[in-house]
Amino acid sequence: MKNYLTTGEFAKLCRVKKQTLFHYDDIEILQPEMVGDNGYRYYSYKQLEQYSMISMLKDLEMPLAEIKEYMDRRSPENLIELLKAEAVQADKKLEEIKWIKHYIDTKTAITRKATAMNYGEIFTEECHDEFFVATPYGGPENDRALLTAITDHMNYCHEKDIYSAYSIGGMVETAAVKNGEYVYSHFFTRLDEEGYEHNHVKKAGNYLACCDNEGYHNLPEIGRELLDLAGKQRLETGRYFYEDVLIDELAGKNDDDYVVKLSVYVTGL
Amino acid sequence: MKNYLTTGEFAKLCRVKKQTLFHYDDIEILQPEMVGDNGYRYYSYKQLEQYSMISMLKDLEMPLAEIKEYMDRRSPENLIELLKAEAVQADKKLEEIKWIKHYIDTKTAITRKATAMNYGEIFTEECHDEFFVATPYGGPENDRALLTAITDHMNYCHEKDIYSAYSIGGMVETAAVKNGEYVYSHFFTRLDEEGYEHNHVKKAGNYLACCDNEGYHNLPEIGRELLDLAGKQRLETGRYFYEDVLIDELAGKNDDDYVVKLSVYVTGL
DNA sequence: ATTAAACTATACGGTAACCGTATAGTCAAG
DNA sequence: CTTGACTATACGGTTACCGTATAGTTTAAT
Repeated sequence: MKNYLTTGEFAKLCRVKKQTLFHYDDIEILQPEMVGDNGYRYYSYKQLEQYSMISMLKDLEMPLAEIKEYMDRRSPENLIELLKAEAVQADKKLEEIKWIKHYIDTKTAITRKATAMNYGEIFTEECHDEFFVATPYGGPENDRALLTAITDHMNYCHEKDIYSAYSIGGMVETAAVKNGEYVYSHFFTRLDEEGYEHNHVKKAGNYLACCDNEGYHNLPEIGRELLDLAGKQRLETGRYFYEDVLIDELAGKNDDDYVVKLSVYVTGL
Repeated sequence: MKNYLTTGEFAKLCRVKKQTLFHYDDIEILQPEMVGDNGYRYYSYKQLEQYSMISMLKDLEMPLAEIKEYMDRRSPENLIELLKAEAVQADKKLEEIKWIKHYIDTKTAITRKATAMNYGEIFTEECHDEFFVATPYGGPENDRALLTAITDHMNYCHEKDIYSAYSIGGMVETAAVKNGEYVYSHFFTRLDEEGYEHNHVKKAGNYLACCDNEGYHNLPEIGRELLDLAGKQRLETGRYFYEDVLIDELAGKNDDDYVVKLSVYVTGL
């Protein structure tokens, strides 16, 4: 027996708890090569390979029952087949994590920017082209209809595998703001990169913008203020106002932390 | 209440089971914005952001209890701090998956190659430089001592964060093989790429090799056969024989599937 | 107006993959 | 031959849910 490892020794080699090995023995996915008369388990160091494989498959979300299935019918051919399938899983997972990483970076940038704002103060900013998936809204101005439109938009994006780190936004026609009717003409999802799916481009250039941290009720007023200023400065405005939520329930429980930005394209500066 | 989603609707939006939302309500990490007199839960579509965040943090292995901790004290500042920590986690995970991907690819290649072999047949192969972390072995030829040496080697690699898709291998001095003493002089781990950590280079060139699928007991004999052939063909041999396990318990339960390769550098072809 | 389908709720038990602890037996060193 | 470090089994607990049963509610159709 001198050429085997005890459970504790093998556990140390695997960097795992003894309990886990007991468990794997119980469910028969990784059993000691030998069991002594005293009931002691004896593992070969070669079994580390098996443990590593199990650990790897677990990382790729394979349930132990399925791992056992493979272990029961393992062969070079089946190994190759298994690895082929797992390579696909690994790629999927890789994309997932890359997306999370991107989400984190973008969200951090948005939040950083939003906290550095002076709320209620109008400012101009130069923007690059931004690509939107926008769904038009022409329905009635009641809560239910708006909600349905927004969830439809979300489901549409989900179906097309369109994800964004930006919150869903709204567009209001400049003409409507002018008339004191702050009603949404579109809802949009901002794409992180130029893709094929966009159907609206928020064009590059100067924007007149203002952030508010008191929810939505000030927006019609802010919209008019932006128009006023544009008028005074003899600036032409774009067709739409863009409403963006910069900070929402993710970053604050109280409404004070809620930050919304309203912006409109201007030219003639 | 027309402006809220029921549990089922919200669950559909999140692409998750209602049960999960019940659970999140119970443990207070994601609670509906409103609860009706009938006990019905009403969620805002904005809460999808919260759900996405939770799902993301879960993917990065954060326990729900910890997620709740954040949710209880969320603020723009804390969000930035959290995201900073999670970016590190995401990078770690990314490296992990990349490694798994690499392991899968390498293992597949090794297994493919091994199954295409004619066992017992001597062949030559041209190799590139290969970089080893080798630990010398000069101890007694008993099981326990060998085992200790191998596990020491493994632990050494683990400590230095050296991982390889190749199984641990052994080196035997050519002089020893000549004398009929098949004793290990080193154990080695093959690095996947040239790194800083290697202390032995298996040099590029032609190797005389033979694969066997009957375990280890034929290896001394095979070693001599390789030397014989080299002698007949007036080839000079390198200092070490390299013993590689190509197929082990990972790919087969019965010893028939166990494939070991023995190779030695030759020059003068 | 009523009824059936489709939803909602709570409650309780079960699952996977362990972890911790208690109790008892085993082994190796001094 | 004892002591300390190990081993074993057993059993309960944990996390993050899932399934199902039972009961109440809403909605759409007759």
